[in-house]
Amino acid sequence: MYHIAIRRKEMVMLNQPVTHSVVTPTATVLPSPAANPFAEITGHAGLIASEFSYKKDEEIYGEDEPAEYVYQVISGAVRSYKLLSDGRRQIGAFHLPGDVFGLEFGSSHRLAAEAIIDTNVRLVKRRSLEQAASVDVAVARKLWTMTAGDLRHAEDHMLLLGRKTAMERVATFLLEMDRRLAVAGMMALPMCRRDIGDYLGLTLETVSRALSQLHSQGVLGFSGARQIVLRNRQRLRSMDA
Amino acid sequence: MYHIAIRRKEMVMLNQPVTHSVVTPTATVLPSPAANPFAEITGHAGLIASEFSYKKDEEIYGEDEPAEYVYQVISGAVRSYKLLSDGRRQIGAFHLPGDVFGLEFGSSHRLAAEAIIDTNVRLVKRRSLEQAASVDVAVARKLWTMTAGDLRHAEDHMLLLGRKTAMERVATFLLEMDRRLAVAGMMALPMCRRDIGDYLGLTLETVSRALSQLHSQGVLGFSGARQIVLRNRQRLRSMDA
DNA sequence: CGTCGCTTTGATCTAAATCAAGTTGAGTGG
DNA sequence: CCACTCAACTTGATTTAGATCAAAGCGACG
Repeated sequence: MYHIAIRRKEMVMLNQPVTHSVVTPTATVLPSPAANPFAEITGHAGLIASEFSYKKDEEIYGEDEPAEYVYQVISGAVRSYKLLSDGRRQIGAFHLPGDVFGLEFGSSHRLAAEAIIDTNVRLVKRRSLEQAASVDVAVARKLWTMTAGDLRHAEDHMLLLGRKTAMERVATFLLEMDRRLAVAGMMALPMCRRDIGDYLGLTLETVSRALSQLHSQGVLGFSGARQIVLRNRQRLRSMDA
Repeated sequence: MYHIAIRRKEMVMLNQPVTHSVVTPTATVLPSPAANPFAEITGHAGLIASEFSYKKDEEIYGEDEPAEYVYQVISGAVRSYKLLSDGRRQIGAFHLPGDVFGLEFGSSHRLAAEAIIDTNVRLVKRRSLEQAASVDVAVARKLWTMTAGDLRHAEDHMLLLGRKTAMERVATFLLEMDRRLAVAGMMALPMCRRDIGDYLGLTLETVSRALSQLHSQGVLGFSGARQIVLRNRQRLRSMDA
């Protein structure tokens, strides 16, 4: 899987033409170019960006695999995670359209990444970014910015994982997703209950029970298990600890 | 407390002379200058570094407080943490001699910091670091390196907090402390059981029970509750998940 | 319109939390 | 130098939040 993915990626890199075509249900398009860190960097340093597609559940890179590329989600969704030897999984982050992921300071990826649904990404060679950063302080600063953003998220998530109750975790998750992917007050979650559980350090059953409880309290509404509308954000904020 | 600390710090900044004198029990001195990121930066960019002392349990800065300085532990130990409104605490990291802490990309501290024991720190103005980074790519790169190091730690810690058992967490903690502060095969922990629990997402009782169990299994030895010698690192590694 | 993966819901179990005493030992003052 | 004190630590008893085990629903897709 890993080798196949890499090989295909390099083919795309060699002969520039690009593959993306699929538009998935939950796929939203990139935000405005102003908010696009890749555009900022490529514009500044003239880097070559390619595009690539991954099917649902396809591996993008593995943990400890050499970090050859940096990615940006164009459409779809990605999970970054670590595994223990017996299969226990901790998802560190979900990457949604516009998000950059796979940026490493060192030479290898610290977490694995998989497409949650069919996903299109833009990618640039890590080496070329490093090169650009070594001559252009603005690029170097941008790389630092992105790593610092990831760190801030991880710090917040440590508090959640170490000290929040199940209901608080789910409330935090809903507010995060509402902020990041709600359109017209509704969010279309790309991930299943197991993914949510592995992100929140819970089981899928506990996630489901918390959502059911919030539903019965009128805090949220469903149209299908993954289409959620928040009916009382203030109430949810008071629950997120 | 905050205002007093800041005021005292600024006095030191104005009239260069320095205060450090206390040498605490567990205090070890800085590693070799080569491994000293502050020296690397100050040497490169001619920044002014001052020194300062904090008593046991003294606040160094609060969560969301403006990030005016970046710190390096000279001797002693520091805890960085977040609190929930009801007092639940998650310690994100322990900072030991040589470690840099309090480096933020944004304008404020994301976690609070307190001295665990009497502690001496070196500090530089954040603004002057930023300034140096804007003209010198090597400094910019160093700042990125340090943030990336913090991120790596946080990613590992999310896995621990979300998915490891109590015994696995304690085993991981012991191996981390062994690596970072063991001298002659023995470690002198600066922090109490509650701090360890708040770092590992456990209660102090659970930490104590895990340590007792490891003791009774001969995996570690005590000379006083905070002086620990690992007698079977391999066994511990097999327990850390 | 049937099937299979995802989700919900229920019953039971358990790891860790909480509650509750003791014990220890480092630091203090006599 | 010793003894006293108090915070830190250990250990035991009990509770509980969330995990695990188990069965139905449901709904999207072929």
